[in-house]
Amino acid sequence: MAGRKKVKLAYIMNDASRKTSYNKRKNGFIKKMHEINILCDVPVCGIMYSPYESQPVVWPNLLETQRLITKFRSMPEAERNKKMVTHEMFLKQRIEKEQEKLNKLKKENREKQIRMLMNQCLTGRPLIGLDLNDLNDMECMIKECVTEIVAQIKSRKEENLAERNQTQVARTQVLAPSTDQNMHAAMETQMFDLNNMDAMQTAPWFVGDVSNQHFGYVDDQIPPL
Amino acid sequence: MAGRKKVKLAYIMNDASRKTSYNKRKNGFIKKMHEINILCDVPVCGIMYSPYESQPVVWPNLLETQRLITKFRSMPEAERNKKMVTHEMFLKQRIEKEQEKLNKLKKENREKQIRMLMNQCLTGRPLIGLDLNDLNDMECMIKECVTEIVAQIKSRKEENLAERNQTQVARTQVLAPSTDQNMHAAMETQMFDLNNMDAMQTAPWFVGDVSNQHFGYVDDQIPPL
DNA sequence: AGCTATTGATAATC
DNA sequence: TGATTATCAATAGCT
Repeated sequence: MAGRKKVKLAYIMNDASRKTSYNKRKNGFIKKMHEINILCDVPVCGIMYSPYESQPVVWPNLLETQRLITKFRSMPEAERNKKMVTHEMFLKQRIEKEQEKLNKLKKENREKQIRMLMNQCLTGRPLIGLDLNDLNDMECMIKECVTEIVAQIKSRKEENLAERNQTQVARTQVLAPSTDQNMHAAMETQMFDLNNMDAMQTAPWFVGDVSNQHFGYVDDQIPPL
Repeated sequence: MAGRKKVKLAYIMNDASRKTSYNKRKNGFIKKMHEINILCDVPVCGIMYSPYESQPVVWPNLLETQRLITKFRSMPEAERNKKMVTHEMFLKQRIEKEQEKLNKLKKENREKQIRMLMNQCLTGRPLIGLDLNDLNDMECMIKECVTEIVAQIKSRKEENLAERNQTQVARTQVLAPSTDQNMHAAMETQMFDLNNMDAMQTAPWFVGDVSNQHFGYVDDQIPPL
């Protein structure tokens, strides 16, 4: 009945929620320390000073905590600062990671957009009114597809050469690949006679009743990448 | 393709796995500290000394860590020990929790067993060969069911009294409740004429072709609980 | 305090 | 080392 929402990493304004959250997370935190300690046999300690408890949380106990901090302080300063994980470093890394994630998502989004646009074109939308950026990206994507196909063909041709005995390769007929799935499936299928690579350049990428609009590059020379 | 297994809380023997686990958990651990700090505005610090790193992990930084431990040491001893969370306390609580969980599961298991047995009885298994414990638990469970039913009837009868105008209550016919679902559904349905509670005690709990075996208590006086 | 739907963490694997 | 994914684990919002 009651799930959970995605929580933003920010100070929880509601007092009750904040306290509840603290208590739950305190337990989770201690459990994590315990697990690292047991699973990896690594000495760990932690301290928390909450306004919700009259006493601080010291884990696993004061002695161990003091032992660890003393051990740390007794190191030469140069050693200490070499690989030490500080708040600042952590934040930096975190921002970097989020940035990367965002970029990846953006890229994926853009790719989907272009895919959609391409499909529209394949089903009759004229290229005339399109945005220049979109056209550029579409060109880029198509080039990539073609490169992939060429590579595929090359590798399969080599395979074929290896087993010359069966020169007779079935010619697969290509039907209107009007959806992403079809496009993809078609690309992964043996679309062409492997012994006649040139055929590819005039292959029927699209067969349908929208022949008034042909699809970029298909009839042109494939640019070398 | 690759999921994860449930991991036992014990020293990881495999060196590579242990190191990997440590590195992942270190990051998770630090993230947790950061979250508690931000979400609840509670000062936190932590130290880890792993054999996998030349330097220890001190979070958020040495100064804050020292500040917290100093603050702690400056408290009167009595205060310190009052509510301090130590390793031992944590373990004790943990064991308690696991114990409770286990008991709950055991109880649920037992209940399912008895339910199954009861269904077997309802479909013809003679009571003669049954284990005494099973019989006892079955009796207990049936009593509980009956109590619930009585309570239901009572509350509905009161409801009915409230709206006396419609004294005409439909009489629902009960068909063989041979499965858990049926049993349950039947119990939640108006099985009896609410104005004739006594009818319940001779109600046809089971109607079928296994009438050579009637089901405990059904025809007997319901014991008061 | 106990429950459940979700999010989050992470063991395995590549 | 880093990415991926199937699972397990933590926990936010309710009651």
